[in-house]
Amino acid sequence: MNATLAKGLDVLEWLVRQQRECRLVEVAEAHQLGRSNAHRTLRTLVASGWVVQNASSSGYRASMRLFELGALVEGTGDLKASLRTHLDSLARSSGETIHLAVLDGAEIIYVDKIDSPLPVAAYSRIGGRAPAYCVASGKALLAARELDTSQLQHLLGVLRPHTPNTITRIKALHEELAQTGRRGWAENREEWRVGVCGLGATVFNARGEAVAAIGMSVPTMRFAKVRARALARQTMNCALEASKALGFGAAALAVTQSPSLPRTNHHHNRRKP
Amino acid sequence: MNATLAKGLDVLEWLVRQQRECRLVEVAEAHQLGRSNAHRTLRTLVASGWVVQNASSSGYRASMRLFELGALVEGTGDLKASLRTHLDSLARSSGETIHLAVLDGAEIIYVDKIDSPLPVAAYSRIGGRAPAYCVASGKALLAARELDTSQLQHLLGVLRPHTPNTITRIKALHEELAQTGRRGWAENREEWRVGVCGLGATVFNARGEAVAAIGMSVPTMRFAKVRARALARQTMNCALEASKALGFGAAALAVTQSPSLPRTNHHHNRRKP
DNA sequence: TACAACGTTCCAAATAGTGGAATATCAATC
DNA sequence: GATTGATATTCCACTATTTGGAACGTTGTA
Repeated sequence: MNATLAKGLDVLEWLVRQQRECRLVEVAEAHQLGRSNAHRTLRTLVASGWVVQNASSSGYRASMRLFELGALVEGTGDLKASLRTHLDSLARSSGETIHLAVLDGAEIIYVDKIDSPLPVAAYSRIGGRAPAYCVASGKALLAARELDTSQLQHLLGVLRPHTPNTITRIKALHEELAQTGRRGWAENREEWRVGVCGLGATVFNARGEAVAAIGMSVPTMRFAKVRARALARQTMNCALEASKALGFGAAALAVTQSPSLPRTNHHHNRRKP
Repeated sequence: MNATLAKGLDVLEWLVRQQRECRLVEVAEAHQLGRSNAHRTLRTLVASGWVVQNASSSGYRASMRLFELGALVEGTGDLKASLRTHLDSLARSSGETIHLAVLDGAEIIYVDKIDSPLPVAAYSRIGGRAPAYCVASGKALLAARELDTSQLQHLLGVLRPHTPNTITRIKALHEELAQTGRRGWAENREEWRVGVCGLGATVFNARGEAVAAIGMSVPTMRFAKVRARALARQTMNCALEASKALGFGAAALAVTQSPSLPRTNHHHNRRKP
């Protein structure tokens, strides 16, 4: 493996996460590098445009290139733009916090977010991550992949508990995902953060691929049975509308009588609309 | 300079811009690398989590890490979240396309966007770039830096014309920026794209730093003098409100009698509120 | 002015990267 | 199901590149 490259990438990531200008020595110490080594690495990052050096202070910080390229990553830029209006209307009709999330391995990443005007217990960030098996949007995305127990096990590894409610047995998770698939929406009852419940539904593109999930975070206080049911319906409808906007075929939607989700395997198995 | 690192970063960027899964040979050819060299580079990128390899097709594509880190870059994530509501209300009251932009060297990058429901001539993307001297949000950000003619010249280089209206003389640009500073908003009259005009105003944070600009894109058709004036006022007010939301001091805003913008030099010269 | 801390440049020693060839894997075709 | 062609991956001797110490510049401080 290419040590120089790996080291440079580490420095780059570290620099981004610092979220501030860093001096050469800091970088050198944080990565156990000699000063001249750190210097050369940073010079290369600057020359390639990934890092900028402040001319006056000679400190280094990550450039906007990360953001520029981040916006290009599949399932991010265009997706957001096309779904924003749908998220907006869901946010307005529900009054709760709405997320757009995509699956990245065993975790979801929040791609977009609309904060609730009401007080919320948990704080999430665009670009932030959460374990897929603990949150509603993650469950919706997992359900769409229709994995069997052993595939789930392989993908997720050990199901670490994050609250007393976290599902920790693969078997139980598998059943929950099956249910999620059947009814068309996913639920999270304080399985990730105490005091926060969630609802989620999958968004499909024109080729029937599960490209994202729409999630709603609701403080347990406001998650009474009747309201939860109504919010779930709203979330599911929103995802359906969003899927249509992406060209997900009317033919497939006509099967609304059977509420099961379209079958998809990550980005590669499709469903004919 | 560190050739291995530079090469790896090039491959990574190339891979992101492809926006699709790429085979090993493609990468090798595109970068004039031997297959084994390309292979090692890709393996390193995969091992560090910047690239994922599709297990079945063995093709490579950029991972979500770019997006994750992109959202962390200063002046991106938090900024967006805090200003979104302001952009929303401006979008609603004006009916036009609204941007949030930051300065990156001689260019601006669109950090956020709300599309107009009305037909627009130009299409822009979150993460997309435009020359700062050609667009209103860019002018607003440049004006806030209060550079003199030679500093401008040094920062921007030659002012290439993109339409018949593009400002190509540094002197003229300098005057326009001075005017922008005086009146508190910037204007673009088909200087970047024919048929598209724009308005922009700077957003300041609690430390008085010019962190972003709010821009509005308006088709020339709808940019009649009277309306343009009203939209400019709306844009400027929105930027002012947004600045307040970021903690920009009430004391500084009290100077509204003199409409000149606060003095700032990029991220490092401040103005006391 | 002198001092201390940091940033940058230089160079010989040593390590880590390179490319060709061998091998493995895969898909299509006969 | 064997054969072919194409691509992916592994291996290894050679060599170019990285490395770290030391010297030099620069900046800020007592």
